[in-house]
Amino acid sequence: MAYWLVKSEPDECSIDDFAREPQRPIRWDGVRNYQARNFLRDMSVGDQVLIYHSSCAQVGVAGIANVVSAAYPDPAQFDPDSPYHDPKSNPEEPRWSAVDLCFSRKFSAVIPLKQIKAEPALADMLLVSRSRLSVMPVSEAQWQQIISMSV
DNA sequence: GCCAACGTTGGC
DNA sequence: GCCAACGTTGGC
Repeated sequence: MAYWLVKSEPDECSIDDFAREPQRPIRWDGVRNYQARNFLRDMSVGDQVLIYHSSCAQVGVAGIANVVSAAYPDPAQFDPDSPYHDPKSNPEEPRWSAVDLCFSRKFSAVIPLKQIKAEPALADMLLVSRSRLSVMPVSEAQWQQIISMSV
């Protein structure tokens, strides 16, 4: 079992969207960065995923989801009406992947990015050290640290 | 809205 | 293959 973090603008998809229908899988699609895509492809059913809210009033980690479907071709890349349409992607060899996530837990307060940055044990977390990466692995030690900061 | 970081594109 | 131009992400 592995640990991950994914970023989302809560206007697009927030922890509340997961919590509203906890049994319903949500497709994590629209990832259009190769490094992030490769991490998506490394996800396995049962892996745990921190849901991070970006570009909003309360930037930080909002809760946990788990992987219920491993990577499969992201349908949006072939949909001309989708903002994620990629005319250069070939159905024989799809360029982009998606996974399905289900709700696990909502923290009663978002763990602020500021607090994460202030924690020395998290200094080498990719969230802090690598900007603009929207899907990333989290080490077990980092995971435990984050969980210990949640309420 | 500003701007730093940084991935992608395309000319050469 | 290099690199400048450009576009996007995302914190503030």
